[in-house]
Amino acid sequence: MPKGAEVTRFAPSPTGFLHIGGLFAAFVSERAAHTTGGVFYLRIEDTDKKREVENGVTGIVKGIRDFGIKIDEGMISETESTGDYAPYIQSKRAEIYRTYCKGLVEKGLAYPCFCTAEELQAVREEQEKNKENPGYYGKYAKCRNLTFEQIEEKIKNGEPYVVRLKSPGDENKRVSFEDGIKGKIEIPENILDVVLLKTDGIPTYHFAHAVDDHLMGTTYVIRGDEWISSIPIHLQLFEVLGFETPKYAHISPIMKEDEETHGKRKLSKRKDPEAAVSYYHEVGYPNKAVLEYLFTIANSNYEQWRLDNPDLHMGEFKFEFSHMSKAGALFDLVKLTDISKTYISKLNTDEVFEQVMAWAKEYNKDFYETLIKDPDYSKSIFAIERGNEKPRKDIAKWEDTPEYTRYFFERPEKYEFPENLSNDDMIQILEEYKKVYNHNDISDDWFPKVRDMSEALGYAKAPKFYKKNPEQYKGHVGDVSSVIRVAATGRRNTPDLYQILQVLGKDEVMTRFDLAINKLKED
RNA sequence: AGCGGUAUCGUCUAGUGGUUAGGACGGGAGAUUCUCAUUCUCCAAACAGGGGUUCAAUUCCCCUUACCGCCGCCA
Repeated sequence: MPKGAEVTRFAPSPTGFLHIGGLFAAFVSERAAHTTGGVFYLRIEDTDKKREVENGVTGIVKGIRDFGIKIDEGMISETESTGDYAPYIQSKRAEIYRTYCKGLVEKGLAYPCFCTAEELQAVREEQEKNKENPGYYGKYAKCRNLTFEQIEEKIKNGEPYVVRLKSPGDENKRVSFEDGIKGKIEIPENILDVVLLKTDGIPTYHFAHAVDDHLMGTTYVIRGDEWISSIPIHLQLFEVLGFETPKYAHISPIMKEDEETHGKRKLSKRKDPEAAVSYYHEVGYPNKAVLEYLFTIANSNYEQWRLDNPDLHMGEFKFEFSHMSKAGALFDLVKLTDISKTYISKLNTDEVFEQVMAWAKEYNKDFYETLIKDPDYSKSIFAIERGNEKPRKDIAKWEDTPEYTRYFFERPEKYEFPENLSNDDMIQILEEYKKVYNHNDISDDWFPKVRDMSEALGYAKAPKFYKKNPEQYKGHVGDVSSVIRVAATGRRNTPDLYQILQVLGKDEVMTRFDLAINKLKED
C-alpha cells in the first residue's frame, strides 16, 4: 500500500437494516480509504444476538454495493468473505477474544465478576441516591478483589460471570486525542471496570473494537460521534492490550427536525421512513443522486466543485476530513430532490429507460408491463426534450414516472379544457386543426401552422398582440394550442406538444381529437 | 446532575481581528415561452445572548443559553 494509505472499515450489526447514517459512515470511510490508496473492509458486529435478523448481512452488503461503494475486503455475502483477516464476523471470532481476555486476566488486568443484574441495579440506585457517578468502579467494584479461592469456588458452583477490565484509570487525570473531524478532545480517564466478555463469552463492542481493529490493521476508525464518550475506554483498552491506537474520526449524525418539539433529532428508524436506505430505492431516487447529496453534506466544498465540474465523476473529487462539518446536518429531502432532478435531467434516454425499468420491475409491476410491451414507444416518451441544451428537470424519482407518462398509455378520461372558451369555439379549433394537421411536419413548421390557423379563426398570432388589443380577438395562440394539448393529453401542462403528438402517432392523435370533439359536443 | 460535543440566512454551509458577511437549496418578483418544466435577472433572508482582550470582535478568551451525544452483560 502507498504511504499514507488508510485502512478503514464499516462495522454494522446484521440487522438487515441499513440506516442512511450508516450508509453515510460507510461512504465516508470508503472515500477515506480509496482517496489514499488504502483498503475499505466490511466487518459484521453481531455480538448482540437480540439485534440479529435472518439474512441481515445480505441486506447490508447489497445496500452498500447498490450505491457503488466498493468493499475491498471482509464480508461480501451472508456467509462469504474475502481478505486476509477472516473471519470478519465477530461471532466467529470468539476464540480470539477469549485468548486476549485470558491474557489480560493472567496479567491481572482483568477479572471475573459474578455480580447479578439485580445487584448491579441496586448499586446503580445507591449511586443515584448519593449523587455519585454510576458504574462499576472503586468501592462498588465488589468482585475486583475476590481471592483466587473465591473465584475458583464460584466457578465450580457454576455461577455465571463476566470478565471485567481492571481499569488502571485515575479519575483526576485526563486523556486527550486528536479527532479527525472534531479536533482535539480532552476527557477524564476511564475508571470503569467495563465488561469485556459477557456471560455467554461474547465480547462487548469495546473489547471487540480493540481486538479486531488491531488485528485487522485498521488505521482510521470512522464511526458515529456517539462513541466519543467511550474513547477513554477504548484508549485504555489499547493500552492494556499493548496495541497501537488507530486514528479516530467521529461523524455527526444526520438529523431531522422533530415536528413536535422543533428540535433536532436523529433520523429514527421507527418514525422516519427516509431513515432507511431502502426507502430511496423504493421511491426511486437514483443511487448516484443520493450519493451526490450525501457528498454535499460530507464535504462542504463539494457543491462548488460540482458546479465547476458538472461532468466529472464524483470519485474524482478529493475527499478530506478537514471539510467535514462538526455539527450534525438536518436531512434535506428538498435538496435531494433538486440534486436528483438535475442528475436525471442529464441522463440519456437509454439510461433513463434502464433505470426506470429496474425500478418498476421491483416496485411497480403494472407500469413495468406497460413499458415493456413496446420498449421503443416507451423510450420515445422519455426522449422528449431530453438531450436539449437545457433539459427539463421534472422527474425527481422514478416513482414520479407512471403519472408523468400516463397519457401516453391511456386516452384521457377527463379534459382540463380552458374556461375562457366556449365548447363551440373549441370544437371549431379542433375541427379546423384536424384539417391542417400534417404528421410529417417538422418541428419548425409545426408551430407556425398553429399560429396561422389561430389567426384565421380570429385568435391573436402571439400573446403580445392579444395583450395590446384584447377586444380584437377571441383569444390568442396560447388558447388554441391549449385546446389541442388538452384534446391530446387531457392536461393543460405538458412538455413539448409537437414531440408528444409525434410520439402518439398520427392515428392516435386523430382518434383523440375526435374523442375530444365528441366529449365537447356532449357537454 | 456529571462528562463531552456543537452554535453564521428557513436548510446545507463559505469566510475573516477591519468584508456591502459569499454560495447552494428553498421562498418572492420579473424576463423568456403556445402551457408546464427549463434558462436568465433581481429581491428578501444570518454571525444565539452577555461579559472581557483589542484602536477594532462574527472571528480570540470566559460565562450563560439552546441543541445533540454518553453514562448498559446495546452497538
